[in-house]
Amino acid sequence: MEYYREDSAILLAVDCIIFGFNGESLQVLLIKRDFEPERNKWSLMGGFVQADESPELAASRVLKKLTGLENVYMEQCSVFGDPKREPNNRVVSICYFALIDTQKYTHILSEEYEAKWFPLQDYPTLIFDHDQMISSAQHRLRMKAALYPILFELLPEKFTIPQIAALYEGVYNIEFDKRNFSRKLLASDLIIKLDEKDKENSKKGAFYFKLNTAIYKEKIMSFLRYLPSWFPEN
Amino acid sequence: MEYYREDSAILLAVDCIIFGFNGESLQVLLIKRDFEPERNKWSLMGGFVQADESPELAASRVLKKLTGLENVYMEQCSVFGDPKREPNNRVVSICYFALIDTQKYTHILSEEYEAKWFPLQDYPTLIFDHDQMISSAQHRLRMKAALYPILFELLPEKFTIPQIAALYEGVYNIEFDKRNFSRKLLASDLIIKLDEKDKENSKKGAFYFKLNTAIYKEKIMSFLRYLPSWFPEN
DNA sequence: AATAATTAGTGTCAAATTAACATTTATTTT
DNA sequence: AAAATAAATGTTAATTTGACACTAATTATT
Repeated sequence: MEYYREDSAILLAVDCIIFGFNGESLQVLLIKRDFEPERNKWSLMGGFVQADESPELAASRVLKKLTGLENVYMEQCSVFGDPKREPNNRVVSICYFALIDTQKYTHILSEEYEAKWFPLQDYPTLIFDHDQMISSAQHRLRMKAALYPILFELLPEKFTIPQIAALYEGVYNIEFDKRNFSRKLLASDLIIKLDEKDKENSKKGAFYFKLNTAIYKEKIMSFLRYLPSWFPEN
Repeated sequence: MEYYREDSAILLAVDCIIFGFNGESLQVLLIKRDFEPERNKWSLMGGFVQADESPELAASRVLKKLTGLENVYMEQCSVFGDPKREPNNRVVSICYFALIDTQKYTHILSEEYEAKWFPLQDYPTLIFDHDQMISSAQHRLRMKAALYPILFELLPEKFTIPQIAALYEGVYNIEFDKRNFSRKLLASDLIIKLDEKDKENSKKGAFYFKLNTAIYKEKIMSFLRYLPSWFPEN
């Protein structure tokens, strides 16, 4: 059958860009490879797509293998498929980004892998095109977060306004006026004030909030207003 | 080598969602398959990724084969890889959407394929998961166009304001106040007024504009304001 | 015990932007 | 010459933004 000729001996893989937020800065989870090629170098967590599984499933499997976590927010981002991207084989990799709250999950990091959180501003050189993968995922995250309130996926159940502000500042690498930010955020009705205060991070203490899930699910384009309109991307 | 075992006999394909705008409505270019399986049914134009080419290149090749066009705006969108998405083989397909001006290119449609523009509101049932591919590409187009002025890629060199308005209305499937739209558009400095008028579509005639390419390249997030903030997506 | 230091949270206001609506203009058809 | 049509410009009140100042709650310092 001419149409289905076996002209592409291509291996299909997935790589996970795992973003985390520790209350202060945006992080990315990397592993130290314990196999060849490129043994002992830092890389993204990845794996091959099996014959009977979808790429989504493969990505979830890989994520679970590393972190033990399931039902994590994951989203497909770009595919890297340059014929020369890996030296020995033709591997096309589909990237997924995942959003998780680092604080909650530090303890169940797999012992099978040497894994470590690195600040997104300062992580080691990675193998192959994994640096590009992170850049591309970050770009995608920025785009998505400008339209949808997905960054709340990075926060714990209870969070403070200064934390959200730090998160947005980390994602977009800008600073903005906390007073105006807080006003807009509250006006959105996306968050609900709790009685409790977080006394860890400041003398005065900041009130905890929780997500208003009903509004969270309906909010979309209108959320774009959380970014200043002069936001200087490139 | 354990790591690179041949566990995935997966074929890798690309499919192109080719969006066009004829001055009135948003269209998508489909072909009638002349090969099995699913001969004579409508589908997206696609093809397999060759051993020595990147997915991007494969998509460009496929697009050129159908339309004769090169240097078209193309963007990767989602990957479809369900193990059962094609009945006979395990094919994972990377989708690309392309933006072209239908009017300019109707005449060089390949004679090798039976290809036809269909309104995005009303196209025939497609093979496999190609309907989902279109939906997903449309979603992506909306998201991208809310942040970046890419829709100008669908317009000819010279275009009128009523045309741009129709284009945005088509993409988001809403109507908005042309007076306010036009004011915002002009305020953006994205378009430059020409002396000439388009007399085809109205008695009075509408002035032609051309793109201000310098501003086009720098405009990004700020363009988000071209959508009403109450925009009701889902 | 008083005071300084720190960060959270609320308040003010002028300027810019939006949304809703009205009018004028250029041209063709009747 | 008048009517019809669609483009283009104008008006205005309400809302939102951006820039800034102040108050509040608590801990550390003297």
